[in-house]
Amino acid sequence: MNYSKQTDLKWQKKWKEDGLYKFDANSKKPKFYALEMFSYPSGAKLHLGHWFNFAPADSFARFKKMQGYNVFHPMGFDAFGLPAENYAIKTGIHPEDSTRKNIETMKRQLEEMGGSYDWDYSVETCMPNYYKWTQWIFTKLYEAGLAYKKEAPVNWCDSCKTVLANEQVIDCKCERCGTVIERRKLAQWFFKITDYAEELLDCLKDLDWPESTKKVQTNWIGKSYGSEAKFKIENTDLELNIFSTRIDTISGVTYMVVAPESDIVKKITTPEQKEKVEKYIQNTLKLNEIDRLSTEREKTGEFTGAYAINPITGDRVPIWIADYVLEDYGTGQVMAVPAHDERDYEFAIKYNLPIKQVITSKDEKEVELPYTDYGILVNSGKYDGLTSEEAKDKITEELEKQNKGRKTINYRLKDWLISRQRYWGAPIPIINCEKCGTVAVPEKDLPVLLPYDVEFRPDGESPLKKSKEFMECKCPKCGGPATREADTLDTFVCSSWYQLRYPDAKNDKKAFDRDVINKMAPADVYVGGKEHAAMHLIYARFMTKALRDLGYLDFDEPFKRLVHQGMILGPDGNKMSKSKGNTVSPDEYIDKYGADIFRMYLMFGFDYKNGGPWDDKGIEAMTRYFTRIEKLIDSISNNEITYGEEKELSIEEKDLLRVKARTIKSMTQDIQEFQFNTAIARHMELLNQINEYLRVSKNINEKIFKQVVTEYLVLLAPLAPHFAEELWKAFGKETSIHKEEWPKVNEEELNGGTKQVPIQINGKLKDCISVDAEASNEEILELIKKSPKIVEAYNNFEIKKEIYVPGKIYNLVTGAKK
RNA sequence: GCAGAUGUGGCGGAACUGGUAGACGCACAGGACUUAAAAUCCUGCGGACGAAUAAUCCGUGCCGGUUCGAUUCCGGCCAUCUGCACCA
Repeated sequence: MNYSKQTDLKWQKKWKEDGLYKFDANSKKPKFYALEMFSYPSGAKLHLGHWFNFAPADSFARFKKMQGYNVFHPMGFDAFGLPAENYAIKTGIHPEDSTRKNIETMKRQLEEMGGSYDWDYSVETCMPNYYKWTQWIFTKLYEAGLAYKKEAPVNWCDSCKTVLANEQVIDCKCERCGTVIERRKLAQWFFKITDYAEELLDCLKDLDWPESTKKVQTNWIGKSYGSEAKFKIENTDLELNIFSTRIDTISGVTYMVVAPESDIVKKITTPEQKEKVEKYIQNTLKLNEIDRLSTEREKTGEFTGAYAINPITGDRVPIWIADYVLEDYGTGQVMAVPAHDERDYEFAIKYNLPIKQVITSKDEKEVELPYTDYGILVNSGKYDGLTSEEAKDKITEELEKQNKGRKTINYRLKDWLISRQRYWGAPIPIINCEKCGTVAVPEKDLPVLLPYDVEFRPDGESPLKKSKEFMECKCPKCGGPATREADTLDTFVCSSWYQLRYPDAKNDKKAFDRDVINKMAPADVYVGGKEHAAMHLIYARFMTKALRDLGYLDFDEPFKRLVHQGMILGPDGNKMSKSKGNTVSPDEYIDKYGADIFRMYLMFGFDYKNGGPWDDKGIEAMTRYFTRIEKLIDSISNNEITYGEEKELSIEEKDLLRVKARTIKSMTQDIQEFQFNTAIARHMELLNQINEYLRVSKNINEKIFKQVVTEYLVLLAPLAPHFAEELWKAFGKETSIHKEEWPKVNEEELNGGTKQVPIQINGKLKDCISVDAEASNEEILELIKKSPKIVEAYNNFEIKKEIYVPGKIYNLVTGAKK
């Protein structure tokens, strides 16, 4: 075989010289923004997962280009983040140095893959010309009240003396030393993503995204309808404000529970209970996350000594604290109805609290407690006899009338915590001035540069705090002495807007030009792993909406269509990981077989959306396929084929053209759906048909034959770009195959030749006849009736029914034997 | 526990809106070519019973239903995987 890695290199050089993949922003063709989740240069090289993600996605972009779109296909690097910093802590190599080096390597490898990227539009999030604008966006959100600071619990590793990001916490343990983490409270910056909860939920329905991912986001946002109710606290002016989705059970409240961290606890605890309550709170804080979150664990709590008054019944009920109530969901305060809630029931049993049934089943049978279904109200005074649904409305109305409650909606979505007590990220552009308070760094002073020389070994403080040079500054408002914010931004902030930067990547006046982005965005297709369903994909949606509301762009969603590639597992069926020793490197395969064989094998051997365990057996088969293609082209260029006279189309030619037309049709649909495996199968079928034609036809029609081979090669171009280019040249073509148009289906050809019509008796296949595809339905039926099986059936059996789907299938239903 | 996805030959995987189950390929077997091997080409290849390229029966996780006809639709299970998980 002639194809090899050398072929790849030759064409890569040529394409670069010719600027084949340069994006023309002024093109009149319709734009198509093909986007892949940019890569994270944590490892030194592209791994198999990158290849599986990027190579087929690149084929898709090429396909779109051939279809006549002005394809914008950029690539960049999500370059800030913990892995580089951890690597630095381990090896002493500065994150900037290792990241720069990794990016260079990966870029080169992406070129070796044959990626049709235009690197003039690349972004690297760790570069000042990018993070300047990340910081600028932060200041805009801050001015708009969408960024704020508050005390929040963080993950604390007491052994490393540092705060950990959620990603660094594995099974509630520090990823580095394995110590179980604690929760501590620190002042943290947040983005107010909850302001957009409703819109984020609502817009999902219009997105061309996998339903499962929409579902993940729906659950993540977690909208629930319910009511708030105020319970007055006895002998004080204070109230407990609870949220409940089951306000119909309010008459069954026998105690109240407040999250131990709540500020109100200190105010209501009676002197007698103070010691116990404080001890409980201390224990809760010390309690590690494993135990706190475990549903297995027995519930614990403590009585505060205070009592609350039920606004509906007037009942006086004790107020407890318990860690099964979470501070940051709802109001952090709940009404406990042990008869109709499993958690409350368990708690009531343990602490010997009363249980009062107020709901019974709709068929009025005895029910076992806790009974959590909807039903009919009992023991609820004037609400007795109502259904749960009716009672919810009535009770809420009553609360509203008394000004003690209202209908409300709750979301599980929490505000996005963006502070990281880490070095390798974009510094939060905030200055703390004693006089002026918190001041955003003005645009003219951006970027706030990340200093290079910083001790970033973890010892419990933000690394930037140790750089006096960085920390000390002047207040932009009053000019007085001030200090900088020492935390950096979560890398998800950097990656939440990169797709907006690409089309205007070199703009040094703005983050992006409004007209440019309105023209280019949203991305028409976005390809990446489904592990980002709840984080990155929600953050990017939020950022788009926030920037829209601030007037910087005019669309609502960043990604119109979303496709998730599957994951290639290790040969043992487990997720690839260095510790398991089951990783597979693409490099040796590329060297041995060339990028196109490897790309084609990845696309053919696996379902793109599912992935699967790695297995390289089929790669030789792909090599064989390449050899067969080369052989065909060689036989043409070496004039080994004897052509006949031009005549009217024979049945063989019609069959060849039909298969060709069908191949175009299927491949067009398949690639559009990212079903590369079947697209390649169809392509192979066409080669089989071409060879069949050469074998069978006595009079080879040169024009038809060469036409089919030409289209056959063009169909290969997006899938094996270097190889197809090489063959194209061998076929005698001067220009690049990548400038060709994607072939169109000729309907006439599609319906030519012969076709098969299956014949069934009682739903079971008995025969199959081959008919001229242009035959009329009557003619076909006549042939069917002559089929020996049918003749036999007519002779021997009573005929009950005859079903004929014209030209498609025939089914005879027989009765008793004659 | 809740939600979602998946389940088809020895293997990877096909099958449009219900219409020839197993496309395409791997592996395997037989044959051709060769002194031989490799490569290549041809043929076969779900299972059962057959000498059979004869006929019949079974077969898409399991049980049942709708239909002339079900991998596809409906009801009920089972298994695996992935999210979320004391969310009031």
